Amino acid sequence: MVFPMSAVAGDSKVATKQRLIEAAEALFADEGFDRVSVRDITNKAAANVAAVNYHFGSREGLVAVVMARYTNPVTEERMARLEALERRAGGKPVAVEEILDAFIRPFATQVRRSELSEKLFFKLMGRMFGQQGCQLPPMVETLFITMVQRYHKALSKALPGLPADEIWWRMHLMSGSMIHTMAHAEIVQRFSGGDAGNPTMEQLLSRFIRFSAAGMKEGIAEEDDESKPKGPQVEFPF
Amino acid sequence: MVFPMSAVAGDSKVATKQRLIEAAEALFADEGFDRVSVRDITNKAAANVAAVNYHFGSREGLVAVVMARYTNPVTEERMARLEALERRAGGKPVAVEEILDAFIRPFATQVRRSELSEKLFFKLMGRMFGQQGCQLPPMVETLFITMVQRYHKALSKALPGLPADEIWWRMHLMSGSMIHTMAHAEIVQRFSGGDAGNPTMEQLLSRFIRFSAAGMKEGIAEEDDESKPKGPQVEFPF
DNA sequence: GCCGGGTTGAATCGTTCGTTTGACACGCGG
DNA sequence: CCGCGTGTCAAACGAACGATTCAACCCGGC
Repeated sequence: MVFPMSAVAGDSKVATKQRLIEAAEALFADEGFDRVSVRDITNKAAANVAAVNYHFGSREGLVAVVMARYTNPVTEERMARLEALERRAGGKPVAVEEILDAFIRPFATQVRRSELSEKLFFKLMGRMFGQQGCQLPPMVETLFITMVQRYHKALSKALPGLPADEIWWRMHLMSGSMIHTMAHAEIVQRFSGGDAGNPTMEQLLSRFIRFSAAGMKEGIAEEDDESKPKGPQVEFPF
Repeated sequence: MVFPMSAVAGDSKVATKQRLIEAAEALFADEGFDRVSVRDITNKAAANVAAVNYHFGSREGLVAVVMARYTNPVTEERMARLEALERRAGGKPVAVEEILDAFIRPFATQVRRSELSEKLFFKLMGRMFGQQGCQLPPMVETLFITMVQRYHKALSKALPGLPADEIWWRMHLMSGSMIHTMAHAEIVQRFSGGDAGNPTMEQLLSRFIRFSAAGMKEGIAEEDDESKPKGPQVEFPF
């Protein structure tokens, strides 16, 4: 209102469209996609109610933009990191820990490019996968599926002898760990009464990778031992 | 409309309250707690719009009832199973696999008492923890926390040397696997293109237990080996 | 037979939802 | 100076929301 749109050199007044996206991200993150109204968003963005429909066509359009904004970079970085690992390994299988690191680390790198706080970023990402029942926008979903299938192939190579379906389900279990941990980290504090400490991001990634890699490799003979008669064989003859 | 309320011996016309709960469960399960309106519920239950407020005070009241209906039995069965294991073990630590079995199996047993289909039951349970940000009704939450802390103690004993915070986070990772797997099992099919098969409930439980137990025991020396120099030590000096 | 508590029904409350409208302000090229 | 495209704004749209009202209903006990 004070400055005309392009009078100032750069953008002292951030474009309404941008402000809407950022307000929506923050609100979606800590309230959920369903609980936030268009008016909530425009109020936080100090914009008019009509702005959402003007810039994004509809509320759904804004949701799709918010979803694609960080998901696609994460998906692409995941693919790039996996390709780098495979190139470095030649034809040999990549270590499971490295695959999982390539899978989760993009979250840590992309969060630094976001205007959202770390906590909100993770909650947003977690909500996208956990809440909506994975009804991602088509453009996001197709890229995502490509990425997931490449990781399946890499893990199949890294875990010889494991049938394809077993790997799919272990990937699912692993994804669940990641999503839940990121999106609902605060409930650990609530349940533990503060005994869970305040791990740094790197410690969290490390914990996830160790936990999930062990789960992934379950039943795979290590290079140093043979069959493992461990656990209560009686009750779990898997 | 045809039969008066108690004219028939049993209950050929199920009470409205019951029908409302069951309709709400089904709708909440596959749409999410937020997306279902009171009118959706009363339509499915063939009841009047006012019925929800009459029987449950408000929409929130119905949500709380639905949440408590299966959560509390699951929580209590978890505690009972853990206590049985500990009684059987005397003072000795219980095997991790058995603890995890006690933790997840109540879902399988309680689902048989529900009128919901297996798939909907799991989605409902998953939504309760994953979607709402764990804003459980107080009565549900306090019991739940007690249960969780008993499992923490049991796992501490079963995994000697692991610090308390490490166990808390591994429990969190494990819970994430469980919740995500149960609530979004269909996305495995979508991502794998059908390569993930159609595992039975028992196969799913078994997969979860093996995966999570391996993750839980990560870094714990097995009875047969000593230090484990595995994985890419360079990049993951945990 | 009828009274009264428990339950249902249709109608409606005020509010909020996502979306649309039409007027208005602005900078730019003619 | 004018017309035009781009944004913004207050106002209002119809629909759907959760909740409430009040009359009607049913059945068991008096």
